[in-house]
Amino acid sequence: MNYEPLNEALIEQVSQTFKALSDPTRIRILHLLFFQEQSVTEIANALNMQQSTISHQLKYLKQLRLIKNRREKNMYFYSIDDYHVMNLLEQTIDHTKHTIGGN
Amino acid sequence: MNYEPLNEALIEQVSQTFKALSDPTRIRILHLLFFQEQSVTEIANALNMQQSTISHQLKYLKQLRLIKNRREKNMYFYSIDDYHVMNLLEQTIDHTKHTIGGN
DNA sequence: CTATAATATGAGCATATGCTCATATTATAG
DNA sequence: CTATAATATGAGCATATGCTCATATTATAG
Repeated sequence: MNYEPLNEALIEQVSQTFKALSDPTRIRILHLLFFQEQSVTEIANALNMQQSTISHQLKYLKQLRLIKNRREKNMYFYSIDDYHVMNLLEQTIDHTKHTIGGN
Repeated sequence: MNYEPLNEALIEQVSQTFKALSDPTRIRILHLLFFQEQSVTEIANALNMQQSTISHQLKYLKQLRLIKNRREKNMYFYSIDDYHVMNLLEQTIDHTKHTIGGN
C-alpha cells in the first residue's frame, strides 16, 4: 500500500465541508434544524441572535446545500438537506460530550 | 423528545475540532501522517511547502493533540495521536470522493 | 392600496487566519 | 569547538470571516 496524494478539488471540497461546521453559530443552527424545521425568526429567537446574523448564515448553509427551505405565506422554513454532514456533526457532538463530560 | 440546547463549552470544543480540519494544508499534513510517520523536512518536501509553514501548522495540530512527535537525533518525527478525528477526516474524504468522483 | 411582518442583503468594521521572511534554537558530525 | 542540518518561532502582511447596522424586498391582512 502506497501513499496516494489527494487531488486539489477533493481537498477543497473536504475543507469547505469542515469549515461549514467550524463556526459556533452554524453549529447551533444545524443542530436546531436537526431537531426540527424552523422559520428564520424562530431560529433567531431560539438562539437569541439577530435576524440578520441568522439570515446571513442560512444563506451560507443553503448555498452549500446543507439546508433547504420552503415558503409558507411570508415565512421561510429551513430544514436539513445533507444528512451525511449532519451525521458528522452529531457524531462529533456525541463523541465530544463523552470526552468532555458536558450535556 | 424535546430539543436540548448545546452548552457553550461543548460547542467551542466541537467547532475547534472542525476548524482544525477546515484548512487544506492541515488536511494534507494529517492525511500524510495517517499514511506514515514523517519528519518535518519530509512533510515539507512531500507537500512542496516551506518548512516554516509546516512547522507552524504542526505546532497547531500538536497543541490540539491531534498529532504527537518523537525526537531522533536532531529530527522530529510526527505522527497521528487522535484516531477519532482522523476517522472523521478519512470518512469525509471517502464520502467526498464518491460524491465528486475524484481520486 | 396600505401598514406591517418576515426575510434578505450590502457596506463596513474588528478580529482571526495562514503564509512568508528572517532568525533563533538545538543537536550532531568531524 | 565549529560548521551544518533540522526545527522552532516571532513579526508582519494580505486576506478571510462573522457580526452589526441600515435598508431593501416580498407577501399578507384588512
